[in-house]
Amino acid sequence: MAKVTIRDIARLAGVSKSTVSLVLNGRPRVDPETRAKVLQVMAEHNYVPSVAATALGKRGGSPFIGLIVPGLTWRIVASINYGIASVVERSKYEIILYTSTNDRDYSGVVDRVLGANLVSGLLVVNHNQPMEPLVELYGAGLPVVLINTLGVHSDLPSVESDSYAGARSAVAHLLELGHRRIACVQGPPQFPCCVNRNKGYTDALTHAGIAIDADLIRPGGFRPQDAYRHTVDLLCGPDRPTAIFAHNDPMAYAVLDAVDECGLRVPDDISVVGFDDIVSSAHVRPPLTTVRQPFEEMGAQAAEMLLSALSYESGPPRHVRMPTELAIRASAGPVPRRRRRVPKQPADLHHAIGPKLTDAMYTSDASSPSTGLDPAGTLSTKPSG
Amino acid sequence: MAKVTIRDIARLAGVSKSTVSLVLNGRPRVDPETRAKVLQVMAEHNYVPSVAATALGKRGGSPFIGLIVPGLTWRIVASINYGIASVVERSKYEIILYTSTNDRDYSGVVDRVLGANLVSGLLVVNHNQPMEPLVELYGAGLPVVLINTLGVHSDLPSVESDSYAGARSAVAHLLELGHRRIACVQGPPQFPCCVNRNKGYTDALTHAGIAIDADLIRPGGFRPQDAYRHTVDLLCGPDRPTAIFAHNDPMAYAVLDAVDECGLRVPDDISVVGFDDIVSSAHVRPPLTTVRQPFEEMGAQAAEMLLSALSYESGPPRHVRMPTELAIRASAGPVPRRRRRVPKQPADLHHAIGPKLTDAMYTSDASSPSTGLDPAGTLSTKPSG
DNA sequence: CTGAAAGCGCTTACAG
DNA sequence: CTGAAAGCGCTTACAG
Repeated sequence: MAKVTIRDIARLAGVSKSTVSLVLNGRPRVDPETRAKVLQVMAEHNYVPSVAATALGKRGGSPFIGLIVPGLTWRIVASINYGIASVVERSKYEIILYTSTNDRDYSGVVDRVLGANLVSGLLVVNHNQPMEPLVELYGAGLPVVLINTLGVHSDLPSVESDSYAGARSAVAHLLELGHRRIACVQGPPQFPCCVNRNKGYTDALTHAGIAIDADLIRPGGFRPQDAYRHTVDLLCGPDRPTAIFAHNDPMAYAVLDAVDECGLRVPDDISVVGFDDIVSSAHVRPPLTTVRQPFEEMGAQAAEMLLSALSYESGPPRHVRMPTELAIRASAGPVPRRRRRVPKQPADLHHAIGPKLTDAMYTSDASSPSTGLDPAGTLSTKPSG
Repeated sequence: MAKVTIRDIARLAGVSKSTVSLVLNGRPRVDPETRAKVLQVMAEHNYVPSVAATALGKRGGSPFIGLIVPGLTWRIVASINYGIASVVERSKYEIILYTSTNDRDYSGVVDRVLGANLVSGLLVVNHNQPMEPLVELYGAGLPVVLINTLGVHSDLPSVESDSYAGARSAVAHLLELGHRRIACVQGPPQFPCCVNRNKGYTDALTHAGIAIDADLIRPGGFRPQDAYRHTVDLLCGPDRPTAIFAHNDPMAYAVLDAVDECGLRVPDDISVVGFDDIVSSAHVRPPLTTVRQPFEEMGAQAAEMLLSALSYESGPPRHVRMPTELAIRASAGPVPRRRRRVPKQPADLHHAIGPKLTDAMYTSDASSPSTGLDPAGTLSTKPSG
């Protein structure tokens, strides 16, 4: 396993290191025969250039792309990453994985990226931190692409999905099914994606000639507890809605639970629509009708944007918005002909909600609000022993 | 953003590059005052050493750990990765992410790893490819740790979960609930994890004085279709079981579907237990009782093993088997007092199963058996201690 | 305890 | 078209 270097190849091919370097980099001015010889020797000896040396020699351009993700447990992030990897794999770049779970980690990550000149570009998934450090890096010439940004928007190149159109299609679907009283259980109102989802909701209603009823709009924080509470409240209140649109799938699950807890049935009494289409949404009962975000495609798109920024002179920042798609399943049905009374009023709401909230999905979603993400569980890195 | 180098720091601190390097590496023989001065200058200028140069200078040891994963979409892999990242983050290493989706990608990955001297160590998740390339790398001195290996087993250091104990606890739970006729819907019989799960099943029954009924053991391939088919067959057959243990959760979902399709109820008529505890298992209806594999902890454990192999002289390969835990939910209940007749026999099995199989979760989990496995036999070593 | 020097494996002008 | 030389930013013996 003695490492074979450029010097070895040069010697064995009877040329200089310079020449080997030229063929290595596919430069034009090399005699075809020489090139062939060198390539043959490289193949014979299974030569692969040292990445570190390559990076050092090329004063600048490293062969790495940094990928900052907020913790890999969120399934949405996993999908995005898959899209990214499928594109980067086909390039000469390698992915360096940074995970940040909070502000502190995040600044550490940026420090490392900043100082080490390690990466040529940066992909940032589900960013929900202060934007300044990234803007600074970008301003200093480091290509950056944001994917599915939460929180504040910026001028940095970005890939998002179309929250507005997605929400609008969800509500349009309910309208087609005959619903007129449609509630909206919202995520954090300061998040742009939620602003857009809410606008899609109100525009769809307005377009159908339905007045907006403020009582049907319930702001929250992507927390299933909130969704649960709002749902119980909506169902027990006067003139209850016949359909509920939730701003993400985990919240929609909480809506389903709340409807169940009140003794009503989905979709016979109440229709429910979510947003994201995380994998489990096809498997809850009833299977959830929801707005699919194209996470893999978003990752791939962002990777391609970054690669092209790395190879050509990059133009102005692009903001790509990808289309969503309505996944129609069983949780939304025709508006009920008659309204059943709420069979039971959850006597002890706290009790009813208690055990469910200890569940991994619920708790971690509550502690890490984001659009559509569905953390897999609480972390305990206790290896045992 | 002019990159500040070790030379700059040396000049500004009034010392030589050598000295800066010494404090950089925490070497002892440096005057405390000098050290303080250098550190201060580094802090003032936000100095971070170039990783490439560091790697080159240290003839050998690169600051990278390779992480080979079979595609990030599998939820299990996401959990494992999170555990890995949480440990590696705290070290001086960075993670380079390689994804392989098939044999071809895999050999490409190994080539890159092999040649470039890029990584100091390798973490391999859910390995299900020929083992030779990895054995060769390991033999050549590259530290490798396998996590949750599928397929064939090797002498390489590894972290698994305890399939045998997990299966045994699942069946013991059913026995406690009064069940006597317990079926087992298996994964691929050649996979060590399935061998162990089946052994846990048979040992639990034998220990309870129950004879093994070969008709209740149904081999398959981690494919939900098989689980579905077997379940229908078991339910419609004579002397049907009162409980079914499935070798992984997606198969358990298919069991739930099949029971539902036959008009029986879980857990009133049939109890169901799975294996894995993937996130959605808490959200199917009824919530699935299943054996939880500690994926995050497994990832963390493996990362720690690799780091220690990188810093100390590594001893003989260790094989760590981590304990599972039974997640008790609603899909398993007391054995029914009386046996209802099967209300309906699925008229067209093909039709019934068709649409479900097009679902993403089913197909991807079916084509990618993602479960833990045990070293066949006796390689057991207790987790670090 | 500290500095001068050589070297890691590559790239890049610069000559020829 | 090709080679000799200098340099990338760090580390590591080796002197002192």
